[in-house]
Amino acid sequence: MNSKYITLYNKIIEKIEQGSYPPSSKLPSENELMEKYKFSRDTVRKALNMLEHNGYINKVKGKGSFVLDINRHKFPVSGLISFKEMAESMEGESKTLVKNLELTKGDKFLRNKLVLEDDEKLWKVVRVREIGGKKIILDKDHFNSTYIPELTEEICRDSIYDYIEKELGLKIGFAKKEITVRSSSEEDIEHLDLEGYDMIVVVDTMVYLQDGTLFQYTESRHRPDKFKFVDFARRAY
Amino acid sequence: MNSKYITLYNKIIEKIEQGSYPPSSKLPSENELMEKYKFSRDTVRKALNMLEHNGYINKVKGKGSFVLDINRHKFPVSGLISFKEMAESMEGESKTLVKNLELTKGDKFLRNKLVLEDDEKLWKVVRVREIGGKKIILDKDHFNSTYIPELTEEICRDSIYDYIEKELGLKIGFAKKEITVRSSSEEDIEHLDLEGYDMIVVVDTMVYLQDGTLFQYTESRHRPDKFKFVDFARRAY
DNA sequence: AAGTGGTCTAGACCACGCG
DNA sequence: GCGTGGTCTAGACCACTTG
Repeated sequence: MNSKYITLYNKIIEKIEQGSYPPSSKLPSENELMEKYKFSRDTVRKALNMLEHNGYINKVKGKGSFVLDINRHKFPVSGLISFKEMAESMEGESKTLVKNLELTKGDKFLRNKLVLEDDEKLWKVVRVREIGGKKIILDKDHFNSTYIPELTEEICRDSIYDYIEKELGLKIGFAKKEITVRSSSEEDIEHLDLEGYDMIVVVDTMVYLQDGTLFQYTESRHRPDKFKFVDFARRAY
Repeated sequence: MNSKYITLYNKIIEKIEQGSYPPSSKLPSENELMEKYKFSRDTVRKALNMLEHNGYINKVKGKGSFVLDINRHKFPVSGLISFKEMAESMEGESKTLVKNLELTKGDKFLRNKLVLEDDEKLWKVVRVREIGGKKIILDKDHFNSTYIPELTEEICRDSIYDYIEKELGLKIGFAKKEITVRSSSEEDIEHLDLEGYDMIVVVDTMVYLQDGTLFQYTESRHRPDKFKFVDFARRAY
């Protein structure tokens, strides 16, 4: 189903994770990979460039491509981190509690954020994320209902993203995140096990579909001691 | 000096910022750009792909490339943000105070972080960043002295990066950042105007040269109310 | 000199959106 | 059907590292 270069990209990641290409080791050269897989050089280069931008390898002119070992972050690099992915990398059982689910007009702020027309509504979902018996994340999601006509408590308890991508067939394009720190609100105190912390890490996320339309705005509120964000970046030209 | 596609990339950014290509408008098609600049399609596509990955445009198959307007973040997208760049986007005068500058062996933790050989030393720089008369950031930089033989207080007050790149000719390759939130330390309280805040946002950064060698480890401590991190990410394949 | 990755080209075919 | 971007190919030349 996928293109050749994505197949090769995934194949090399697999080899890196299995240890066939250990950290600091040199990958086969572009010529060797062309030979091995019978791909053109451009196809091989596309795969290697993706690996480089995603922090798996480092390419050095005249020398070769080398496996990086900083990829210990289980998180996708600068990616869209879902609660499920995050829970897997942390200790203890995880659970999602749906506190609120409604189709509403929303207030001015939200309607403005989601760029809604007068006749459009939005889904408002409030969920508490629990890991190891502690309620540590409060997620307030808002979806443009034009793209998501139906939403149930069960879907919200499971994974909204699975539903959106697999059931509805919507394709995520890109996302913009803003991370700030604020004083905890009444709502935070009510829903979370703050254990004395009076500040909260707020991650505002705007998610866009592949055609560039905004369809989700989420405010994710994290207990500060359980928050961690990892970012890998290559130098902009 | 630069390659064709980087020239084109910069030219288009300029047009976007000038307003010649306003938000939501369609860029000339790949064919038109080929025609206009007499470049091959591949060269044009390289420039457009960079624009896409850096959050300037969105490409839609069958339709065209469209200018995004979420580029209001003055920060380079997921880039290496220097204090200078940050200060420019904030209100008030900015100043850098050098609190400490020494060539030292360092402790186990630091030597381990920087992967130092027994005979290598490191530069330790402690600086306080002041914006609008308030001391809000405490930067603790550590450089492998093999790559940076000399460092003066003046350089530290100005921009260490300018010195590293322009004077020494070292080329930055990539960086990994980790953002966490912790209780403020004695050192934070001593150096910063915390105004009652008892927590601090810690940004740990590892900076690597283009050949993959680690040469800098920095712990940057921010007053929580003055901290903001913006991240733009396209969906990983 | 040989091998490596970086840039550039010209051409082909495909999948998608739209009228 | 036409124009759009996405994939793939083959070949050329360059810049850099290493022996």
